Amino acid sequence: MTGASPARAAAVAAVAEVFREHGYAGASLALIGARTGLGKGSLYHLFPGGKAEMAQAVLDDVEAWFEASVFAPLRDTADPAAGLRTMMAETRTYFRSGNRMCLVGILALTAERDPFAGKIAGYFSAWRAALATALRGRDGSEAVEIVAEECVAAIQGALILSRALDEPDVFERVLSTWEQRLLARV
Amino acid sequence: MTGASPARAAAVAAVAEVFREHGYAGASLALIGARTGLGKGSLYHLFPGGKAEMAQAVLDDVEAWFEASVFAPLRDTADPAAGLRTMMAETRTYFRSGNRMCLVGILALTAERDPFAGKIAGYFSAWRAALATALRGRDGSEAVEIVAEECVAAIQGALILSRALDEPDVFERVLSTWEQRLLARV
DNA sequence: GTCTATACAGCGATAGAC
DNA sequence: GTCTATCGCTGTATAGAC
Repeated sequence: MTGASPARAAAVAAVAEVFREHGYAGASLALIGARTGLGKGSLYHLFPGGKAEMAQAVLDDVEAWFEASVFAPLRDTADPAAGLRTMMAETRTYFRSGNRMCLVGILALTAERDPFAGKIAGYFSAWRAALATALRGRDGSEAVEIVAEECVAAIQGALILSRALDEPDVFERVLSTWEQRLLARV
Repeated sequence: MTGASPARAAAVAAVAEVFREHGYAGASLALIGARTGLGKGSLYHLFPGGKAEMAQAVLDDVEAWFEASVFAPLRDTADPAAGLRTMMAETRTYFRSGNRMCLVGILALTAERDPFAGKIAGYFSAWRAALATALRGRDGSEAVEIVAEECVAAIQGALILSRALDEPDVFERVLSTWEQRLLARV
């Protein structure tokens, strides 16, 4: 069921980077064409629905990352600490230590995001839920949901602040702080 | 030195809302014209430099909010707890309980942000520094800088997550949590 | 499947009447 | 100071050759 052609898969990865750096509105087909190395004809062949379909495709594409780097590790209830450490390490790598924006967060800020809103909310909601489940191990309190959503928010905010200040270290510090905070709870 | 005409001040406020909702790239002159109620001629009369000058103007405009709602309260070293409470309350109001995005954060994500990067970094840096100073009162540890930047990041991330999930309560919860966390330190 | 050529709507910006 | 009209360009999207 991987279905998609290699050409499309490569294009999706390139398109995602353009969205990350320029946002949805700022990602022109000219920029996308330059980044993918494809002409408009090829782009519309791969994505008949145009830019909106590209956004759907990049959102579908991050599912694989979430599953491998977030959901699967956190599902290991036998060793929640290891799962949390893996999630944090993968997150640090994925966002290039704060030099790469979050695609889902970027698309959440798009004014014409209605067609994507469901997927966007779905990812963040699932992230929060998976984190809460991992934390619920020994900590029976209700507060785990709130801690989990605070952690997800902290990661998003750290990316914004790192970029705004041009200080990738901000991202590193926030991630380290949260790793300790989460590990202290399991 | 308030200098600017009332017409320009009103336009700046309206332009800021368009940037908040559509981002810099997505804020077309048509949208800006509709929101301000001004034609292109008037807009270019008020902002000869076009959209870039509008962005500079809206960034200059938030200075007043920062001074009144963040810097001034936090400068009151006699009662840091009151200052923190005021800052949090003003922040809650300003972001309409999570329904209004952060203009500075939005502009930080713009690809063509180089002309604004200094002001953007300046606001976040000053916010972090002011918060750290307020926390340094009784807590002599070095960690206050890290706590302060984590708080600013948390606010930014809470706005993103609230919008992505369409759950303004996320913003309220994160703000409440941080208010308690900061007050416990002074 | 990828390209070039093109349609045409919308973009930011300017000119000039009032 | 605000408007309408218009410029030149770029935007997304399509058509059709190869």
